[in-house]
Amino acid sequence: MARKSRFADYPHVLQLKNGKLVFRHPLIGQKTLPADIGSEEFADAYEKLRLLVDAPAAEAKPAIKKPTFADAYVAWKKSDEWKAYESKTIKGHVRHAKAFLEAPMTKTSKATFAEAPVDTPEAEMLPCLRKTVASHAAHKAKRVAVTIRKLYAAAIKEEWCLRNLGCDVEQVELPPSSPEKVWPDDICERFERRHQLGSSARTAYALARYGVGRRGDVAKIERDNLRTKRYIDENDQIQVATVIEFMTQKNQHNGGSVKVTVVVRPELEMVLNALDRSKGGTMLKTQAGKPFSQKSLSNQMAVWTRQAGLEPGYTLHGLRRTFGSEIAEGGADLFTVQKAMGHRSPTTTAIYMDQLNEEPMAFRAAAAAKKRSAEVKRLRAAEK
DNA sequence: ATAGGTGGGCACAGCGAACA
DNA sequence: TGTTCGCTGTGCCCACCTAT
Repeated sequence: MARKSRFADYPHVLQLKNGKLVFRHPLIGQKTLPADIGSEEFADAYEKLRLLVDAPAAEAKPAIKKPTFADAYVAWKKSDEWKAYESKTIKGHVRHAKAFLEAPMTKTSKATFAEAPVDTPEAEMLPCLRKTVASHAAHKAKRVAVTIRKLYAAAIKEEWCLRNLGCDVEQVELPPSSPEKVWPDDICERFERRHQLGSSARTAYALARYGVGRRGDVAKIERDNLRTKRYIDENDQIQVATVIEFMTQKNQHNGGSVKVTVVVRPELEMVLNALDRSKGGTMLKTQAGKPFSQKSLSNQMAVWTRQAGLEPGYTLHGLRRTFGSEIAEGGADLFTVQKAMGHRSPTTTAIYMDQLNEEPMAFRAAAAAKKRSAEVKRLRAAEK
C-alpha cells in the first residue's frame, strides 16, 4: 500500500499519492485542505479543523489523582462496547488485558502498566509499549496491541488523556497462515475402514465431510433438521431429495447466523440410516447418550484419527475444507460454494477457492475448450 | 467425557486509497 | 465529490494441550 506522507508541524494532515492534502481524524473523518501548505487559506482551514478535534482537550478537567491503565480497564469494562461482547470474546480481552497490565514497564523496574498513569508522556511510554508488545509471539502481540488501543480509547473517552499511543505501536506482522489440511481420498478411505457405519466417529466424519461444516454445527445437528424436498432435475423431471437444513452456530448471538441446506448424498445417507432412530436429540451422541460438547468433539476427533492411523493435522475443520474444495473443483460457481459453505460473504469463499488445487480446474478448462472446438468444427463441417 | 488455557485460523464489516 | 474495491482490524471459532 502507498505510504502517506505526514507533516510534523501539522498533526492529522497527510498528503495522498495524488498530492492532495487532507485532514484526517477519527472524530470528523477525512476533509480536504487547500493545496498550499503554509498559506493563509490553509492555516485558516487547518485551525478550524484542529479546534474541532482538540476542543475536548481544552475543556479537560484537572484530575486530582492521575488515572492509571487499571482505571482505564475498569472504564472499558463499564462501556456499552464491552457489554456487547460475547462471553468468549470477553475472556480473550480479559486475558490480554491482564498480560499487559501485570507486565513490568521496564526490565529493571517493579512498576507495572496497571499503576502507570495513562497520560504518561509519549517519549517515556511509547518505548515501553513497544517492548511489551514485542515480548509476545506474533498473534498474542497483535491482540495485546489491540488491548492497549482499547484501554487508551476508554481513557480518551473519560478525558484522561489526549492521544492513543496504542496507535503508534508498530503493526505486528503475522506469519503466513497454514490452512487446515484437506483430507485426500486415501486418508478418507483409511478413516472409513477403521470406523464403521453406526459409530460416532463415522457419523461425525460424514457430517463434516458432506457439508455440515463447523464442529459446533456437527455437534448440534438433530434428526429434526432432516427435510424432504422436491426439485426439478436437468431432464425436467421432478425428483425428491433428503436435505439437512440448519442455522449456523457461528455469530448466532449477533444475528449473523446463516441458513444452510445440505443435500444428503448417498454416502451420508448410509451413515444416517445406520443410526439408532428410536431416540431423538442430536445425531451425534457420547457413550453416555448425551450430545457432544464442542471441545469434546475436537478432542474425540483427534482420538479417532489416531485410531485410524492418520498422522496429526487431519481435523474436523479440515473436512469442512475438503467438502468446499470438492464442490469448487467439481465446477460449482462462487455463489453455489458460498451457499453450501454457509459463508455470509462471497469474499470469504473467494479466499477459499484461491487456495484450491489448480490441477482439476486446469483439466476442466481444457475439457471445456476441447468441447467448444469440437462444436465449432462440427458447425463448420455442417455449413460446407 | 469435560472443561480451562492458549495460540492461531476463519470470517466479515467497514475503512480508506485510488480512481472516475 | 462520489464510487469502487482491496485491505485491515478484530470478533469469534477451532485445535491442541493439560488437568480433573
